[in-house]
Amino acid sequence: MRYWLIKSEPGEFSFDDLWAAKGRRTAWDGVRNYQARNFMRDGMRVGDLVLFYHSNADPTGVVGLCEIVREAYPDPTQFEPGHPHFDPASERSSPRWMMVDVRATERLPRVVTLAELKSSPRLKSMQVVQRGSRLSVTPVTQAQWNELLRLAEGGQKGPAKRL
DNA sequence: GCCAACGTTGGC
DNA sequence: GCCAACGTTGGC
Repeated sequence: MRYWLIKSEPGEFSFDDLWAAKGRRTAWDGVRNYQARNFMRDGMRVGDLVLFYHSNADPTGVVGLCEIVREAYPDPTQFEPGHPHFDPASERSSPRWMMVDVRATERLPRVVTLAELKSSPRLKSMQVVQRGSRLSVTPVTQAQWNELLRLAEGGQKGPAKRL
């Protein structure tokens, strides 16, 4: 089982939007970066757990938890002329862009902000925190996952309670 | 294959 | 709104 972080601008698609979606799930379409695609295609498996991060937000940070409910399959928006994510160079016989389905499982008791991630010795190594990092899909270690939940629950010492 | 130009991301 | 960082494109 692996852990991941996915980014979204709440003005485009927020955790609330996902929470309100049918089945609290959605297809994670629109990823147009090869490294992020490879993480989705080659790394993500059903049951993997995911942090949902708001970028370009106030506050910016991790707001909720999701799980992968469907593994990578072609993103149909790449074939739709006029769609913002249309890719004229992608062919149906060999789709360039993939997406997974995610389902929201928990809303965190509070937002764990980017500032907190940066100031936490155990979280400042997270890929999303690195200077210049623009990847919208990044792996998270189990230690980072555990620490983030512990912070979200109020920062008490001790093992994270089961969310 | 190099690299300048360009577009995008995203924190601030 | 600014701009640093990064990825992609395309001329050569």
